[in-house]
Amino acid sequence: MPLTPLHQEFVLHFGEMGSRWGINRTVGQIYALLFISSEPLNAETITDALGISRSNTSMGLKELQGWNLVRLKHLPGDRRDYFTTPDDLWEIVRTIVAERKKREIDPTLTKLRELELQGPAGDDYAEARIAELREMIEMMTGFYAEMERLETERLVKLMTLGGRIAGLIDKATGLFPTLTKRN
Amino acid sequence: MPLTPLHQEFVLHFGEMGSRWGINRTVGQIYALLFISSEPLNAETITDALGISRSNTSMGLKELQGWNLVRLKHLPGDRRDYFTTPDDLWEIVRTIVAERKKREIDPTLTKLRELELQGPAGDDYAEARIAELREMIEMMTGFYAEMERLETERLVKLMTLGGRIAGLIDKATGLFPTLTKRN
DNA sequence: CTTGCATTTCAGAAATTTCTGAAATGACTG
DNA sequence: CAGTCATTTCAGAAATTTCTGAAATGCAAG
Repeated sequence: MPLTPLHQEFVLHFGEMGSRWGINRTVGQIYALLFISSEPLNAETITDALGISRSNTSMGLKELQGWNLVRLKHLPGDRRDYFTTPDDLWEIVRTIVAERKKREIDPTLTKLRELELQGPAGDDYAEARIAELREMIEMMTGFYAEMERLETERLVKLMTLGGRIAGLIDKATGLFPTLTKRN
Repeated sequence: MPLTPLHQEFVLHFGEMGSRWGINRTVGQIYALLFISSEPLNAETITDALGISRSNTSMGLKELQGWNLVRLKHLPGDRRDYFTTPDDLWEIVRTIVAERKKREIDPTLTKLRELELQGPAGDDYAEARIAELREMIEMMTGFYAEMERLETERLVKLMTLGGRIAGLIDKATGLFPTLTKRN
């Protein structure tokens, strides 16, 4: 059956955004379709809904599984694979962030450490910049690791603290008089 | 002149990562080169160092300017354009996050709001999911806006709080008895 | 076994993105 | 205002990514 206009528009948008998100159009569309479908879908249904080839659907689902973004289900008496996205949006966000970190950050952190281990190369500026970049990434990934450990409820509280965050940081560190200029 | 092995390896890595970061190889390489160079570089120097065409350099620099990731400089008595990256890594991170939000998040938030404005489409599940997704993005972009306002010093303090974060959130919200299970 | 789906693989086709060389534009200088 | 140098534009070439149809694989049931 053809998609409703709402589904259609949602799916096409995710397809267009796909390339900016590091996935291709088809993968974006498949994900979007699963996301707004209340029931698990099988490959055949997806293929028909999106008007793509069966093999393309297979590859797209494989990619989404590589991202840990879909769950595989089975219906009794039906040996086809059915797919869904998790109900919990926070779980989805956690997965996306974890996967993007793994793909976009970790390899660079590894490379920077490698470069530093290779020892002085006679370019103080470049070496300092590399060290500084590594330290920044380590600080950010350390912070991320803390965020990842937080229960969703605490995460929500933190994210909705609003303007109270600055004061809280000051209170926690006790060193508020040092702060004067912005940024 | 050819790149030192350190520059070479750093530049090639950024080139390879480029596609995962939403830029192309050349743009990644140009950025990497500027990042580890102590002095501003002109297009000709970049072209030679990377072994690419002059026009490709021009396009790459243009793209980096579109991302606000490079600064244009001029040397006295030289009418060529010279480029650098900001010294301050925090400024760089802020820029990258702001630009990625603009490109990867904002269009979708806009689209979700559009879809909601179009009114009930007779698919409760899809509508609920879209609303939920919009709310999640709004919460996260609201939090981002708060983070963006913080001075770098406070940001560093927050990011290095480590395990104390959870207790801090509880103290700030006063409602700690509600938390029981993880995630 | 072998039949009947369901899924995956994969080589080539199609589409898209990136890159180049040449020409055009711009802008300062004498 | 002609000459020089720097940068940009752009059409086509090259490279890469995505997509398809056909064949291969897997697997459960008879």
